Amino acid sequence: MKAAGSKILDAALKCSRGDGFHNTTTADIVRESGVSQGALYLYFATKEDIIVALADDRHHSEAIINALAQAEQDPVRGLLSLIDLYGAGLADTTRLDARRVGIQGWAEALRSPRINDSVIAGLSTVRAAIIRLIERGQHTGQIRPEVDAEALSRILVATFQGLVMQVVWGEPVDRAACGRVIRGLIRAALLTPEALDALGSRPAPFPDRFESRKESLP
Amino acid sequence: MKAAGSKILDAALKCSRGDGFHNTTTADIVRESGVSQGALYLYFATKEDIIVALADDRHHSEAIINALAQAEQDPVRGLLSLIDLYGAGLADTTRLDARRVGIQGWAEALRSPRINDSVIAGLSTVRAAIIRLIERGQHTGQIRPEVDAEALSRILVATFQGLVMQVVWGEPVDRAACGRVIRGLIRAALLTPEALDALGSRPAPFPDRFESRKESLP
DNA sequence: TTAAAAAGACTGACCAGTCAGTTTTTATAT
DNA sequence: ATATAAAAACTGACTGGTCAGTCTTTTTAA
Repeated sequence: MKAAGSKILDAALKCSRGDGFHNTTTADIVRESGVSQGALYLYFATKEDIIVALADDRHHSEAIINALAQAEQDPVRGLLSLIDLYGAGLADTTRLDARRVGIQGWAEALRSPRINDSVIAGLSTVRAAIIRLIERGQHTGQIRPEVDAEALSRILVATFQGLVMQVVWGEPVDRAACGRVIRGLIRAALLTPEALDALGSRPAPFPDRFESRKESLP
Repeated sequence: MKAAGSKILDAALKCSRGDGFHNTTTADIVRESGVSQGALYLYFATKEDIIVALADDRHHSEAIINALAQAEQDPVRGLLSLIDLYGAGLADTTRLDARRVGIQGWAEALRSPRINDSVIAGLSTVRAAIIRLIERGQHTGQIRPEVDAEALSRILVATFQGLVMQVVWGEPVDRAACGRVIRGLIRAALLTPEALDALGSRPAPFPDRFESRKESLP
């Protein structure tokens, strides 16, 4: 038996996925979850609270953080595998609903301070991990010292945010090609010549190593 | 005297900026616009039509396109000035409202095919211009031929989409630093050695040429 | 004089949240 | 074990307020 709280959130997610938070009624959630109208308010004080819980970005980013923590080896490989992680995430159609709702959360963050907080918190955690990688890379001499870690972390996160939107909008994003370009950008612009040599890919700025998973573009 | 149609849209923008489309009532729009409840429905058949008109991304991107069309000189300079354009746009607090509403439109595009169409149309127009620049640059030998123009256009647009969100969320984005990083990425990774020489910036991969406008970060 | 434009009071549908009552679970006593 | 009491969890019909959209009346323009 599933906990009622998460049954409600699952149902809310399923409903919001299609029509958005605001076109989803508590009646919809009741129907979808099997929980009664009254019970809804045993777990959440208001519908807004359900939205806040749904939009909480912290959980979404936890997966990335955890995976990154595992890969705490070579910082440069860590950065490159981050791109793989996100690339794989873009391909994972099973998480499409969560991503749709996540984007709605990004818009809701404009009006709800609570949602804003959770979005910023999720963002910051991921960025902190990226910054740590970059700075370690600079310490080991693999990443050029003049690179602004803070700015680069924002740019990387921003790029993935935008790509997620494009994918979810149904655009025919060629993930493999995008991954190749991003890797190319990082390698050519951020790595020191020594680090490039170590990767053994000096001559080809756009190595063909990103495609890995089977594709099924619409 | 202003046309009633745009008075309505202006008012709707002003109301939606704060609380979002869905927490804005027709009564709010009536109050803000000075147009009567009945007159609203002379210009828009439904409230949804007002939202669709507000969220129309095509207008937003027109400014960029026009500015780019002007700068139809050297493709590489065009690309770099595109970054300036967006950077300046990020700084322009007067367009903050429109940007807030634009982000809401990105979320609405998930449920409304009409909004999806207009968002994709705006995206495609900008991307087409970028792709044209890149391909011209490849033709003139300034941009490496192995660069995937389509993918790069998506990445550039995605980056700006993400940065716009971060700014509007109130994050302390250092635009100057971000501009420097993006320029650095483009120069180091995309340009041919000859083009780099022509720019006269071979030794410094991160030239300090982005800061231009007076800053006022929160 | 007439047609079009605008006004604004009105309404019916809808929906978040409530509450009085019911069932289930837990605790205690026999 | 079984009975009983008390508490907790749950139910679903109900409601009061809200709001998109309408409709009759009034104003303006031709």
